[in-house]
Amino acid sequence: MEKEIQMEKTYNPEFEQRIYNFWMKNKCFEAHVNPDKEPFTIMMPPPNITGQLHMGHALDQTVQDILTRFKRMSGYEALWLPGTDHASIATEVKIVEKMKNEEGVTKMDVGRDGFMERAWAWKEQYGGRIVEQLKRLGSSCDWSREAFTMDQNCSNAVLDAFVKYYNKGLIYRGDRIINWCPHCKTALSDAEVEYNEQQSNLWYYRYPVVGEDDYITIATTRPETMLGDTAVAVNPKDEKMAKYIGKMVKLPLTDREIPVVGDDYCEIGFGTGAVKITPAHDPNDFELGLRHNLPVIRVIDDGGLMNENAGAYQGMDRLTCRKAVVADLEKLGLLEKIEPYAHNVGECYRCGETVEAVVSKQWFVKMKDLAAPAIKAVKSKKIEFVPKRFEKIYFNWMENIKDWCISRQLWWGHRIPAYYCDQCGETVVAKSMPEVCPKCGGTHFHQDEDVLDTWFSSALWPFSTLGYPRKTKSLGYFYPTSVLVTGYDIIFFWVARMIFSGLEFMCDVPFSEVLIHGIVRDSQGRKMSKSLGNGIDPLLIIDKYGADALRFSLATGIAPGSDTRYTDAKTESARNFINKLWNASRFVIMNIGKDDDLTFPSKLNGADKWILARLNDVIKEVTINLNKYEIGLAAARLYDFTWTEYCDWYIEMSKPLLYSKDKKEHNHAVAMLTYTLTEILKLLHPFIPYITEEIYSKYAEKGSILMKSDWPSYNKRFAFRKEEKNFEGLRELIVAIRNTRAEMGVAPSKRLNAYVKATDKKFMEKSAQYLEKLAGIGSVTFVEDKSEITERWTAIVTNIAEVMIPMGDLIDFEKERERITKEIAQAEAEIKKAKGLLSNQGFVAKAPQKLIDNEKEKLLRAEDRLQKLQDKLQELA
RNA sequence: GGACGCUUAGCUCAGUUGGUUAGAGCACCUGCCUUACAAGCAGGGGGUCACUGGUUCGAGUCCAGUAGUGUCCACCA
Repeated sequence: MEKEIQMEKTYNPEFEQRIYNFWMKNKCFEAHVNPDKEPFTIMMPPPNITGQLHMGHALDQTVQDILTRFKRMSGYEALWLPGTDHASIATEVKIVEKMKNEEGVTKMDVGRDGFMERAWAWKEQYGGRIVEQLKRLGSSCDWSREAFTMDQNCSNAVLDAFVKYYNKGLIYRGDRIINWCPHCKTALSDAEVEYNEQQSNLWYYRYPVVGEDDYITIATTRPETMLGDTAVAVNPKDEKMAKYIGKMVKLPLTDREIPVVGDDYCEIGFGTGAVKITPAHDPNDFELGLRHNLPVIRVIDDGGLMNENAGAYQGMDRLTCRKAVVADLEKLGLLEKIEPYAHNVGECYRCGETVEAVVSKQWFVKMKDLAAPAIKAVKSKKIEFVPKRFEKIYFNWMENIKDWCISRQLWWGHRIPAYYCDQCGETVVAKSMPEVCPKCGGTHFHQDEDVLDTWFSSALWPFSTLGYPRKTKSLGYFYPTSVLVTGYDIIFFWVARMIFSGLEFMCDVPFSEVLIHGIVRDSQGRKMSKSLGNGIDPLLIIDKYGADALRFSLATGIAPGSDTRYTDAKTESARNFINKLWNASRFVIMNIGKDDDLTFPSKLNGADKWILARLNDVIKEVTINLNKYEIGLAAARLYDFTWTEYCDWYIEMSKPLLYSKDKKEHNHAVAMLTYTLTEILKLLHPFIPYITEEIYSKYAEKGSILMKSDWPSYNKRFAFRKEEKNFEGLRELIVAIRNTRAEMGVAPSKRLNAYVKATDKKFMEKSAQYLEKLAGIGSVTFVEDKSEITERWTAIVTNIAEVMIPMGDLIDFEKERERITKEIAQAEAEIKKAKGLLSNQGFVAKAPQKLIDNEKEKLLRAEDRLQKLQDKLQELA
């Protein structure tokens, strides 16, 4: 090794940016259509590129990046499709407001007006740090490049999809009750409405029956809508109320008379037995209105104010009107009573304004025919959710789905490609403005003012990003994609819609697996939100601890689908682990001599065989777990192996050889340490890419671990079961000696002399050096029989050996007796349990043989140990 | 109202088809600046796995019920 290696004593993540640039320069993240490799396509939810990365995104990114790197190293052509589309960017109000203010734009078709380009150009100014943040997190995706190309494709796909849906009769325009946000002045889909409990009242008041001295009492939570009532409904089977059917009642505060209709919708025995019907402002009432041919009278306008149909109340805000209506009813003596009432009120998920149900002309996607194949795809396991329980949520939604309202009255978004003939009003749906009206021959058209729901374009993401509607090579190669990674909060918005869109336009599922992870909460378990102000900027964490530390802390201890809390303590622990890896690597690298040959040694010693056997198991388990998307388990296993087995034991055990004056021995140790370290670095690379890359580049001739390395594989040659077992015994012995020393209060610097009686003498002779190095033993004398020892002694008993320590070296006899008595109790308990199991006929008859043998062996060992301990106690007495 | 989770050490959480003495991090106690690492090393204490019952040779793990808690969906005026 020629290069001068310098490593700081403490890990410092400042090299991260340099490593990132190296990856970009060498195009490490590019995926190509490659017939020799199997594609593995990963999708991610759309982060808002002009906004800030939050912990949820950081988790998304980390999970996906781990999978991408793992798959790349495993020989796949791994591509990930980042969902940065106009949909997400359009939600960034700052950008669109800038356009409004500085350019005077009032209508923006984001697919065609260069919206994306300008948004990207402005992202720096407007705090849009997301790309910077994603880069710093180590995201293996060229964001700036992807976003531009995808923007183009996305627009084409949207037009194509809309026209195809329409031609198949799957899109229609019509009057329906929709959720309306008076603040945003737009329609909302059902999924965009959040319900929260509010304290309100239930108002009871009377509708006088026309021509009779009678009245019907109704109850409502929204008195102001009575101005739009067009009927009162009672149940025809209700004996008390049925008599009113066909009669008219006077609608107070108006000059209208409205009919009483009979309908099952009104539940017998519930409330007053009669329901006011307001078809324009309640979905159930609207349906009922259709059944009874009732007129639809809107009384609330788009801004939440009472309109001209509200008579004297016109112009009032709907809540002011509510008070006025109640007061006026009271004046007329029609108000019966007011009861406090808690009920759920729909709120706009974006602005929080109370949502009004209003009837309006909107565009819809007919869901019934689209949902059926989408349900089938999951039932038939063409798509699988991980964890599986989320399939139920999906089915529940899909099976009860209503038509999807896709028009929005926002002024930015994809404009609906519907054109109306100025002459005859004919509707033409086409990718571009038609020249001639097919009905009247007119040549002037105007385009529908509405734009599409942002999720309409997002639903096309799996193929629009790959070039659809063109039949590109990428589309053929990468579609269907392999796995979608997202949080459970987005199943309805996005996942479900991608599934039916993919089936409709590509005739195939968009992905075969949906990996659902939880959301990141704050340290108190609260959802991170802007209004609470408890969100944590990942960039601050990265500044403090480094990106690898953040990634590792997000990846450790998470179970698929479960929420996780963010605490600095976790990140600190991850950082400490990285520091440990750094120092272990530093130690190994520092010891690589100029002429050392790092090729794998042809002859292995016991410790080598032990670590290789352990490493082998780790490789197997980590690979299996990553393939199962058990990222948390994989990370935890690597943490444990690296720290405990490699650092605490193997490195320590290799020191005698490493410091040996025999050059060959030193070289052997260095080669083995390096080999194991390299395997560890490869396994850890997906989790902590920066530091592994940095360390690797310090000693490996060819630089990049990401580019040059294959994922480690299980090697049968290294399944050294016997050595593994011996060394586990040795570790046990060393721990027992240390334990005794600590309990006896032996100073750490004090070397003890020891007599050793071994079960496997050959092995113990070779291992004496480890007792010296790791257990503070000064000199080891082997004995065949305890009688050979002339001093008084006490013993440390384990399965592979008894170690006799001369009493002169120990301090407290009484304590030693206590310790031995405790151990005897332990051994006795073990014997009792094993005997119990083995005398249990059921166990012996039904348990697997391996387990029975295990138990027998355990019993023998424990009995042997007990005997030795009892002897020892005798000695001490 | 419907569905789905969760309850394991003081705190935050792992625990993959049932099978050694139920694990980790943080916190705590004791002793160490041992020539990679004090962001460290060695040792230690701490758990009736919410409760009750069942299946089984064997249950933290499977089944049923109870209690507490959380999320999603629907929403009856």
